Amino acid sequence: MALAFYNTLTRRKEPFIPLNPDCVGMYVCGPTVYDSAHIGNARPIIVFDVLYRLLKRLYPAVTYVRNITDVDDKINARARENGEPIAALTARTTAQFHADIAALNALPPDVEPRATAHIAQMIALIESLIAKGHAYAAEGHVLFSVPSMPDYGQLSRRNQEEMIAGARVEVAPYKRDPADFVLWKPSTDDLPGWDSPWGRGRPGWHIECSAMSREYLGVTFDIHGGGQDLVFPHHENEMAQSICANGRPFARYWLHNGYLMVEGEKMSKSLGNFFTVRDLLGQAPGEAIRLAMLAAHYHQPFDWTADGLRQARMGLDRMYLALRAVAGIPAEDRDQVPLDVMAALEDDLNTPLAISHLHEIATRLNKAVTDEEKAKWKGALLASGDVLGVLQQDVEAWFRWAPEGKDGLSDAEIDRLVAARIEARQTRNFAEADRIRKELADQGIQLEDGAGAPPGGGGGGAALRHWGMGRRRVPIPPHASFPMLPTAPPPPVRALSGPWRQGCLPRRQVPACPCRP
RNA sequence: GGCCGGGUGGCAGAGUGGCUAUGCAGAGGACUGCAAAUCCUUGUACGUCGGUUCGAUUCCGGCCUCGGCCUCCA
Repeated sequence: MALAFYNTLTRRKEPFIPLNPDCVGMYVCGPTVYDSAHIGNARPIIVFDVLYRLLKRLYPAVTYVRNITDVDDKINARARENGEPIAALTARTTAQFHADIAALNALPPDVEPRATAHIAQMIALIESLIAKGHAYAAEGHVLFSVPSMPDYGQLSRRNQEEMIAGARVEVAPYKRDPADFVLWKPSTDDLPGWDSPWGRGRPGWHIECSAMSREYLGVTFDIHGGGQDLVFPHHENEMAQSICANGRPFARYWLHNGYLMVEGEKMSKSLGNFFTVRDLLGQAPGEAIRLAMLAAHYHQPFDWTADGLRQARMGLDRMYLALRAVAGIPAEDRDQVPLDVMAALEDDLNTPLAISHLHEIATRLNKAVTDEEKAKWKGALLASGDVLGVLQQDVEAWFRWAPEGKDGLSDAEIDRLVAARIEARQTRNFAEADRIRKELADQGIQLEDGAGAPPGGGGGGAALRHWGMGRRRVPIPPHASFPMLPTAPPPPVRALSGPWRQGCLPRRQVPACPCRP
């Protein structure tokens, strides 16, 4: 099946034909670094990470650019509240963002440019817009002239009358047209600012993405992604700026993930259903959070629930159990993603369908009798996990996950109890055996009696052996107690899988790629 | 008000003009000292009213309902 996406620009699902099949370019709006990432922020990160993984399998090279917005009035306001220097706030928040999403198995983008490192490019873009009659300076501001672009509004499908009718903000006096938006605004001495032809100031919200996408992907590139809430005004304006400045088309495929709700309600701090990624990482493994997020199609609205997280975790339990049962058998075709999984993902990133195929593969793996079959389905499951970004960890590590501060019994204690239970079973003292099992269960250790020898040797009597340490499952608290473990400290995040680039790379360090200008 | 996207079985969630989604939960069975896990079998679906059609959950229209966005900011 050919790769196809629902393109917001055309409101249709279209076959994906890259500008240059040797290198696909992809830009996704990244975070404004003033606060911890919440689950609403995590959705585009995870969705477009799957897209990135998919594209990397389909094309020889992909350049994935995801910006860091480190100049913004929200940042200024937060720094003032905290009494913290802006640079410290943005650096701290950026580092936490990286750690959080690495725990969700999000791969680092190829380029992660910071807005403050691209002010010169933004100024150049604005000058070009002024020169072409698409922007004007007024009272220290520079504004984009919406009437100068007859096609304005194509992405969000709205016309200017509608926007004026719906405007809920007073129109600034320096605007020639109510729809005009800010490219550059003046900064007072206490605010971040850069010298410009229009005096000391700072960029408007939209211009950074126009400048940075052009810098790293060229004026016309393949895919632009982001949350649906960015379609208007951010992406509409970004597109307008870029098209008017460059005189050429901008992004060719616009992909937007649906909005996110929590337990059926809009997420908000006032409703008490606001969760950061870090909160959730204290309650469930990152992969469970990731799979929960992928359980719905990216384009659909997503309702984040404690039960959904629990089900995702159980689903991964099932897959990891299937893998554990074939731990001693090498996987075959480890890198070959099964066709049905690929077909699902190529069809506009249908992750729920892909996940259903993972379950089917797990079933086949469980049913496999011969080593050949086991090797084949093990490889199929692992390869499928790779493209979705799950099943990435050691099987035993998965089952030993525990929330921070809830380590419970030590391995030595568990071994002692397991040995005592084996002895009780051998003497047919089942009451004692069950008591010990319950004791372990109360500590989150689930013992399973298997017929085979435990991995790594050792073990008990015939037909009375246990496997490994048993499964460590710490139950997620029930629905009603959501938010869960609100005071749990942040968990340690695993080592980053690759070097995160600090800020903007000098151009020469960007991976050589034909799609760059 | 305008634009956009939803409403599928107990739950989550795909998909399709007529043929099993998948997982969890439920029921029965195999296995087990008992469990757990695993495997087998199995039940309950497509908001509403019309239209098109031999036939619609699937296409079209109305309605009801849920939600997002409607700028220079917060």
